[in-house]
Amino acid sequence: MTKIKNMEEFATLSGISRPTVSKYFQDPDSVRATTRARIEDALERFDYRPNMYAVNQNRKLTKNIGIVVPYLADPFFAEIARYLEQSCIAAGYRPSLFSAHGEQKLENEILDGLQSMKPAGVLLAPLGRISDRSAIEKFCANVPTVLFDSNLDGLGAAFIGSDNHSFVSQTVEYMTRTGEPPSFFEMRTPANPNANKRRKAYVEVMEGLGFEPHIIKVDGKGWAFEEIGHKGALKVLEERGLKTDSVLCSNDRLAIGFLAACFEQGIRVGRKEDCTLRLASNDDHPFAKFTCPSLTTAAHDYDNVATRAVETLFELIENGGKFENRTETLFPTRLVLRDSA
Amino acid sequence: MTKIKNMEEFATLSGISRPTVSKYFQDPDSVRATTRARIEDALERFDYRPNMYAVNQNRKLTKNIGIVVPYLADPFFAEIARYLEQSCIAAGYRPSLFSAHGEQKLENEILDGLQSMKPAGVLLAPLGRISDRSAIEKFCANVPTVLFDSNLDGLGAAFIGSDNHSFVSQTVEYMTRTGEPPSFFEMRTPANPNANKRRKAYVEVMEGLGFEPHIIKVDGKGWAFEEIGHKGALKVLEERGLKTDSVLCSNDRLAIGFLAACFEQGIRVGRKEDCTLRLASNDDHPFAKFTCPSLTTAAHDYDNVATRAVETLFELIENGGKFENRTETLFPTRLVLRDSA
DNA sequence: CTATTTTCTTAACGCGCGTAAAGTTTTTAT
DNA sequence: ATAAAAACTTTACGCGCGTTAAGAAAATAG
Repeated sequence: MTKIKNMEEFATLSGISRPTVSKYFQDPDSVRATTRARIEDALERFDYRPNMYAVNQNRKLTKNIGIVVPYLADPFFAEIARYLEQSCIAAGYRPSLFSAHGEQKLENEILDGLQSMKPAGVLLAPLGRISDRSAIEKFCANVPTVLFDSNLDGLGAAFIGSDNHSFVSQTVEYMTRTGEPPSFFEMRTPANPNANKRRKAYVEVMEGLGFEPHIIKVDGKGWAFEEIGHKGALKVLEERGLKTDSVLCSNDRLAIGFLAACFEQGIRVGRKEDCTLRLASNDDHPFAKFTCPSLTTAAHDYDNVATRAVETLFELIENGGKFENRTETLFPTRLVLRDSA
Repeated sequence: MTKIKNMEEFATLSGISRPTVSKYFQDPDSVRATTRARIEDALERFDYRPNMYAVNQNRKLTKNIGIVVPYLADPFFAEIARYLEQSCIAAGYRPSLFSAHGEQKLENEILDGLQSMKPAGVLLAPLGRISDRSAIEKFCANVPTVLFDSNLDGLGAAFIGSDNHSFVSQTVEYMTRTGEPPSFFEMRTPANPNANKRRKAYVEVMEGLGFEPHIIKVDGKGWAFEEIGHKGALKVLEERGLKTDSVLCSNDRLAIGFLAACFEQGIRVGRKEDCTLRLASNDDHPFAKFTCPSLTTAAHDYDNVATRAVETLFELIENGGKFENRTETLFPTRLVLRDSA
């Protein structure tokens, strides 16, 4: 196989003029079938691909899409990122994945770097409370951005996420229906805005059912939720701070820590006769199926959230990067009954 | 803040000529301090950044570095990717993270796309057994590549990883010293070459200690290790196929599934009096601390592996993309004693 | 203060491709 | 078959920056 320098050379070898070859690479269907065949034939013989830097230099809109998540070591984000990536690729875009690793500084740097990439659009799951709001606002002014997972009021052209009320109402109602109404277990200063919405939803649902809400806040910050849940639960269990025999964790990763604490303390969790505690949670984390006991939780509609986020971004791009009104789309969640409650 | 079109305009505004400004952006220390100050002053006033596409068009070597992992939903890879990313950034490079999501097709597509990015170098943790060897070989011929985590014989300019023998010898010796020698629990057809090396190491160590190795192979393929470990363990426990009271899992994710199965079957795992099974594993997965019971395992030296991999890649880049000899660097591992064994 | 070195400016070319205009060929419609 | 439409070729310019060569200015040495 000869090495091809540039499109000119490849065009000559394929017997087609360069402008037509250029057209082909932008949209293979934009050239006649016979022409396409000749180019693709040459492609097999010569292994040429356009220089992406030269290509993107002149284009107003690159085919790049940025995907930014707050914490990739959380398999939930890795999972949803996969969905997003694949949807972008299927639509002919080139996704680039970034993780802020829980740090504001990194989130800002990522957005900064993203700008010089001139992406067609960005799918952003912000850090939340610790995000630099003004930095994100600035970014969104320059780049078509759709927020997902964590909503920041007014930022981005649209938001797609899961309905936190749906999460909580399902778990609370289920626990109430089958036993005692749950206490709510969460971090004192949650990093994620969803946590606040879940707490509010919990209070609403409990009051709607005629029960008094009972919230347990544990110390700890950052993204080591399991550790925080573990330590917090140990403390609560030690101090006998549990006023109910059922607990709803704000999210699965806290619950994983909670379950570990229960196990260490010899507290049996579940709805069997010999159990003294029931624990449910929200998210349906990829590992929730393998906790001990397996975790009853409410599941994100990964598929719909991802699909809709990407669709929305494409609409936004086709619409020139602006929407008339900022929309917020919330998908209902699905109760997953397992052994912990 | 005025919007700046290009370097020419920015140069004029900063009062410095364009070639000098160009020099500054390639290496700020290559211009006189007073000049640097004037440029940086202008940078604060005007918010300009070079067009990365125009910049990279002419450069032989971009400042891009590709990081490719086989499965990002495994927090182990997310974690090591973070180390790698940060080391690259610290060295002034721009890392791009990709996950093959367990699929050969995707791995090939990633390498394909990476080529048109003309990266200075690539850090590649290949899928392993299901990698397309010839595709990777081709890629490595064109792009300076350092393999990490999973070794593919002869591919890439160097390999950096953890010493599988060190993993297994530590866990086996510990278990033997404090109880019965363990059986080895693994997938029948492991995706990862490390699995094979761990099995071999297990056999060697057991024979060296004068014990008969006992390997339990369970069905299942793909990257859903927890699920495979869970199902496999259930089957083994049902059939009473366990000939020892101690088991060493090939990796932590299998062990997580195994522990879940034990829990469901009411089998107490650990080294306490009332336990009937001891379970250890390898990797020190981020969640190993929160399993029930917490998992005794051998830990990768994340930090050293990541640091050395990046260092090696930089040497490779500075060396023009070729090494005289392909080196394989294996870091010893560290036994982490927890409750499961 | 002059000689030398360093750093800068000016001018100009090239990278690989997008894109537009004008003319030519092929396809489709009638 | 002929006219109209579609697709192509040729030519040429521009994108934003890297890079080089020649000359001017500034810093350093003695």
